[in-house]
Amino acid sequence: MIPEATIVQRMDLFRQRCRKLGLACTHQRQIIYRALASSDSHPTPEAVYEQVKREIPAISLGTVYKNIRTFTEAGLLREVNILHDSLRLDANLGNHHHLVCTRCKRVADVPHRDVTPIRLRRSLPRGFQLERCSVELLGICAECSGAGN
Amino acid sequence: MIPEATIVQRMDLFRQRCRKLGLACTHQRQIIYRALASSDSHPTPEAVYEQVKREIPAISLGTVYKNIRTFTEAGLLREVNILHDSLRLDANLGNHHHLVCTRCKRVADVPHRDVTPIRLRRSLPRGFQLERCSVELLGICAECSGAGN
DNA sequence: TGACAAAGGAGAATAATTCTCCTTTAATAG
DNA sequence: CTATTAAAGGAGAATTATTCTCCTTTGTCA
Repeated sequence: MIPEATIVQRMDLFRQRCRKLGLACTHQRQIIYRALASSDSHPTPEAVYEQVKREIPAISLGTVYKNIRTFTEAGLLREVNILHDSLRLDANLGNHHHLVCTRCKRVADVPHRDVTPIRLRRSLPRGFQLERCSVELLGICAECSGAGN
Repeated sequence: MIPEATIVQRMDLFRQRCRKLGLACTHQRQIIYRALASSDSHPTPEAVYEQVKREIPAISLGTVYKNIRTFTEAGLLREVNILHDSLRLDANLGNHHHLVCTRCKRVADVPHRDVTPIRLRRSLPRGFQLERCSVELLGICAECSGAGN
């Protein structure tokens, strides 16, 4: 559950940013963003669509996708899984981490020993069986930033 | 580049595991697995297919997908992006980590302060601009393990 | 309030992945 | 070493997730 105050705060930020970016603050956009801002379940676009339909039954799935993309590009939203476009495989079964370029989606291995050990300061939810923990170092690779792009 | 010795070692493990699991060690499977075991670029199924086609031009893309899945289920392979099936969104722009159930794909937030700070013991490749680093705590959630499943 | 660019809706198009169904092959018992 | 058979492979259809196109509607700002 997200506290009401946080939602209000996020909606305010949303409207401000829309203003700054010259994005029209349409009814649809506000409802879509509120669906996202009031969820902590990291919903899929489809789930957002279902939620939004309760308020705007005529909403189009395409509109939801289009705005999710717009919001993400504007930095109003984050993708939990940057590499979701297509499956990426790893035959290295040892413990290691990943360096990920958010632009070109290249992934490089980072040996386990190159990162300080991860420890938890609070126990995990009851019953969760932790198997491994992997660090994603996200940024822009030399090629991508070098390209002036 | 993966050292030849590592590739050989991985191929041995592969054949042993196939034996144990009752998986036929077909020509196609060996070539597919070798393509994976000799790459450190975390290829997509499509890329594996292209690679394998050099040796087996008649290979079918379906076969590549089928085996990638088989290998993954057998623990011979890992998915870099467990959540690749579909986009997952996050309107929480603050620094935080994720607890991910590898079975049901549920994602929960873990506050930044609940994990010891991540520090690098070796510098990143030249020119890589680190933006943030996020920890994925992977395991099985209470519901999924409770289900006896 | 009107003009216009930006946004929305419907559905087609594309991309990634899985499925179906028939043929071929690896494993193994004799 | 061969015959049997279940498992695996191939081709292409089907499904799912996502994007695009094209026309209509609506915020925004003068």
